[in-house]
Amino acid sequence: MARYNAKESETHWQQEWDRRALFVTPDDPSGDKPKCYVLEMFPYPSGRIHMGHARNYTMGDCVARFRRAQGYNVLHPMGWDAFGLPAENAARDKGVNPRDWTYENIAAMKAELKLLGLSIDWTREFATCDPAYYHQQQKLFLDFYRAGFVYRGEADVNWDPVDMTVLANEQVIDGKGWRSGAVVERKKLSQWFFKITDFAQELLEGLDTLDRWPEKVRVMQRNWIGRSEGLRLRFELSNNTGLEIFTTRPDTLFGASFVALSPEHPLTQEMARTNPKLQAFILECRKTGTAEAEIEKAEKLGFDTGLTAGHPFDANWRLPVMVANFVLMGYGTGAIFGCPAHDQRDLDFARKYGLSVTPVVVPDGQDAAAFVVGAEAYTGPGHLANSRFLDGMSVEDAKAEVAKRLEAAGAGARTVNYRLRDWLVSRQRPWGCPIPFVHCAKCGVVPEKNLPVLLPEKIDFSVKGNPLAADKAWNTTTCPDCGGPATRDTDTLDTFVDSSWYFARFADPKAQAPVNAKAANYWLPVDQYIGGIEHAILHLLYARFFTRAMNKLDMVDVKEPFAGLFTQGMVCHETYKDADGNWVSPDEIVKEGNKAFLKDGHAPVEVGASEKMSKSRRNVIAPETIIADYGADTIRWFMLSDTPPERDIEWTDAGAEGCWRFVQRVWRLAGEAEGLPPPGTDMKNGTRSMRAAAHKAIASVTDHLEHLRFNSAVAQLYTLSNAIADAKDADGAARREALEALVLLSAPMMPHLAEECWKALGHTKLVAETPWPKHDPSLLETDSHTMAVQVNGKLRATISVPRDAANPAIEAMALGEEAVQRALDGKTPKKVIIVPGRIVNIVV
RNA sequence: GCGGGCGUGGUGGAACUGGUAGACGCGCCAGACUCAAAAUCUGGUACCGCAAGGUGUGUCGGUUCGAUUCCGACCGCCCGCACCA
Repeated sequence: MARYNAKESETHWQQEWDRRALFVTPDDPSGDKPKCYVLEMFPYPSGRIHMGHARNYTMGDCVARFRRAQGYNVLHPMGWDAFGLPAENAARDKGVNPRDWTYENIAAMKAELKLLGLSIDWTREFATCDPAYYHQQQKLFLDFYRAGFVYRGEADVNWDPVDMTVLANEQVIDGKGWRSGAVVERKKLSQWFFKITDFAQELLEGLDTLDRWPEKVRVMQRNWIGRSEGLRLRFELSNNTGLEIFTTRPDTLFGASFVALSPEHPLTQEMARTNPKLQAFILECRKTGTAEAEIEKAEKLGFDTGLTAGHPFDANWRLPVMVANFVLMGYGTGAIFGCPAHDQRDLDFARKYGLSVTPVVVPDGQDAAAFVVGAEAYTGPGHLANSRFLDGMSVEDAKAEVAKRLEAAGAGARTVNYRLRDWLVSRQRPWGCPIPFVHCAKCGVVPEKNLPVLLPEKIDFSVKGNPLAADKAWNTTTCPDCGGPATRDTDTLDTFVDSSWYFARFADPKAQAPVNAKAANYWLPVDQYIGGIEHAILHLLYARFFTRAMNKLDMVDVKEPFAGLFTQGMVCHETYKDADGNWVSPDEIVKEGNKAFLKDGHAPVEVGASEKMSKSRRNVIAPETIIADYGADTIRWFMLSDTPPERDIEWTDAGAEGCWRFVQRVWRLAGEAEGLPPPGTDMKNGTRSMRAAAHKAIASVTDHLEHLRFNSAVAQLYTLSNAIADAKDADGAARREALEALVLLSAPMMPHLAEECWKALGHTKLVAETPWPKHDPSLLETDSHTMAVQVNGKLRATISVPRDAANPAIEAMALGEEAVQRALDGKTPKKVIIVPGRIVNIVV
C-alpha cells in the first residue's frame, strides 16, 4: 500500500466537503436537533496565520466536527476583526490603501485557514470593516444612545501634540508618544462613552452564572469591576466649603489625623491657581511614573494646604487638609481621610509628616492601653478603642453605627463604589467605524439619520493628526435636524466595539438590523468560545456588556453571550542565540543532541528557554511550512496531543515527526483492512478483547472530547491503534470494527486522513456525514478483573477475580497468594477491606 | 502587598467521586529487516538492588485500612492586579 499522500488527499477532501456544502449551516434550522454554537475568537488580518491561530482553530474545529457528528446542528463561523492600527501603519509606510491592504490580508489568511481543513460555514464570513457590518454597528450605537447607554463627556486624555492624536495609556512610554517621541500632554476632550458602570453590578453578579468559564477569568473580571462597600461622607472645611470623601473603614473615623486630596482634585486645582508652591507640588507628583516598580517604591509626598477640616462627630476637632500624591482621582471621590494606625499608606505618610497615630481598633484579647502601632498598620479584626461612643464595638458594628449616625445627620451615605470606569470609545483614527454624529452650531451634537456614514474612499495619511479631521470634503455635511451646515464627528469607535457583538451577527450576517432576533435567539449563547487569555478582561467584559445592553433593548433574549469559555495556552519554541547574542531562527541551525550549531559554518549556538513564538525572538515556525511538509492533519494532531489545551505547548520537530508517523501508521492499519468482513457479519466469534478495546476507546474519547481534554483523547487513540496492531490474530470483523472506530474517533482531529481511510474501508458516504459511534456498555464488562492485594496498604500481589466472586472467596484468593503470605509473616489479619473490582487490603 | 494557579521519570504529561502512580507521546537503549541508510517492526526504559526486596508524586506533619488526590504549615515556580482608601 502506498504511503499516505497528505497533500493530495487534503486538497481532494477539502474540495469534496465544499462541493457537498457540508458545513453550510441553514439559515432556518428546522428539525429537532439540538443546536451548538462553536466559536473561536476571530483573527486580526495581519496577513499570515501563525501557530497560535492554528492551535485555536484546530481546537474549535475539533469541537465543531465532534458535535456535528453527535447530531447537533452546529454553527461554526469565521470573520475578521479588520479595523485597527496596523493597516494605518502599512498605509502610511507603504503608501497603500488600508482597505486594500486589509482585504488582501484577509484573502491570504483565508486561503491558509482553508488549508487547515476547518469545518467552517464560509457563507457567513464578514469583516468588521465591511460597510455592511459597520453600518449595522452605527445603528446599534445610535440605539444604545437613545437608550441612554451612550453619552458624551469630558475626558482627560493623553494627547500627542506632534501626531495630534489621543494615545492609549499603553502608547505612552516614559511620558512620551510611542511614535512621535513628543512629551505627552494631558488634555480635556469631549469624547463618547459607553455607560458600562450602570451595568457594573449585573456584570459582577452574572459572573456567578458562568460555570463553564475558567475560574481565573471570572476572578480577573471580578477584580476589574472592583466592587467595594463603604460610606461617602462630608467634611466641613475652614473655607466654608464641604469635601466629600469615600471610605470603606468608617469605623476608624476617630483615628483620623488628616484629610488628603488628590493632586488632580478640583479643589486642589482651584487652590493651585493662586498658589505657585502647590502648582510646583502637583508637577512634582506627576513626575512619578505609573510603572509597577516605581509605585512600589514611590515615596509618599504631601503638601499642607493650610485648610482644616472639622471632624464629622466633633466640629472643634480640626484635621489638616493635605494634598497627597498617593490619592487617586479616579477612585471614589479623589479625597480621603487618613487613619494612620490602620492603613499602611496613611501610616507611612503620617510618620513622614509628623502626624498623630492613634490606634482605634485593638485585636481581641489585647489591652487598648498597651496596644501600639509601630511601623506596620493594623488592618485585622478587633474591638474599638479611643473612639468615644464606638468603644468596645466590633469593627462591623462600628461601621454600621457610624453609617447610621452620619446618615441621620445628613453628613454621609452608604454607597457601593466600583473600580470599573465608563468605556471611552472615541478614537482619533481614520481606519475604524465612523461615529455617526453630526456637530451643528445650532442644534449641537445630533445623531446622523442617513446611515451608513461611510469612510472616504481615499485616506490621506500625509496630514498631521486624524486624516478624517483634515478631510473637509468628507466631514462637511448638513445637520439632520435643521438642514444647516454642520460637520461630522471625525472620531471612530474603539475596535473593541467591533468585537463586542460580532458573535450575534453571525446568527444572520445579512440581516437588515444589527441582529436578527429570531436567529440570534436560536443560536445564542455561544456554547463554546475559545481564545487567548489575553482577552480575559477587556474583550470578554465588553461583549458581556453589549449583550446585556442588547438584551435590555429586546434585541436578544440572552444576558450572557458565552456559556462556555475556554482559554488556550500559547505556542512556544526553543530560542537560539549566536556568539554575538543575536537571535537565530530555528531554520538556520542544526541540532546535535542537546547542542545546536549554525547550518552555515557550524558555529555553536546557545540554546535558550522555550518562549512564546515571536518575531523579535525569531523563534517562529510558520504553519504553512508544516502543512507543506507534512500536511494539515499532522499539525492538527500535534496541536491536540500531549499538552493540555489550557497550557503552553512547545513546538518541536521531533514531536511533529512523531505525529506524521502516526498519520502513516493509521493509514497502514486501514490498508490492512482490505478483505476484512464488514462489522456484524461474524461478530460472535470476534476476539472479545479487540471489541472491548474499541468500545472502551469510543466511550473514553467521547468523554474526553466533551470536556475538551484533547490530549487525553489523543492518548486513547494511540492506545486503540496499538491494540489493533497487536491483535493481528483477532477475528476479522472485530478488527474492522475497531479500525472503523479508530477512523471515526480521530476524524475531529485529523479529518482528511479519516476520510481517506474511511474510503479505503469501502465506505461511500463521507466521515463528515457519518454519525459519531456509540459504545456498547456490555462489551466493557469483563468476566473477571484484576484486583490489587495490599497488606497494610502496600501492594503485594494482583489476583484475577471472577466478576461475580463473593467477598469470602476473594479474601481466600488473596490470602492464598504466596507474596501475601510472605508479607503477613505468620501474623493473623485483623481486618480485610474489599473494594469490589478494585482492591483488597489486609490489615495486620 | 492582594488574588488565582501549579510542583509527578531524561522530557510533554496520565491517574474517574482517596483504591495497582508513571497511561499515551517524545527521547534514549538493544535487536530484526537492509550492502548501507531512511522507513518500518520487536523488546526495554522511575530510582537503588544480582535477587528477594526497598524507596518514590516539592518539604514537613495530620486524617485514613489505604493519600498524587483531603486538611495544616513551609519552600519553589507561573499568571493577573496593584498607592483602589
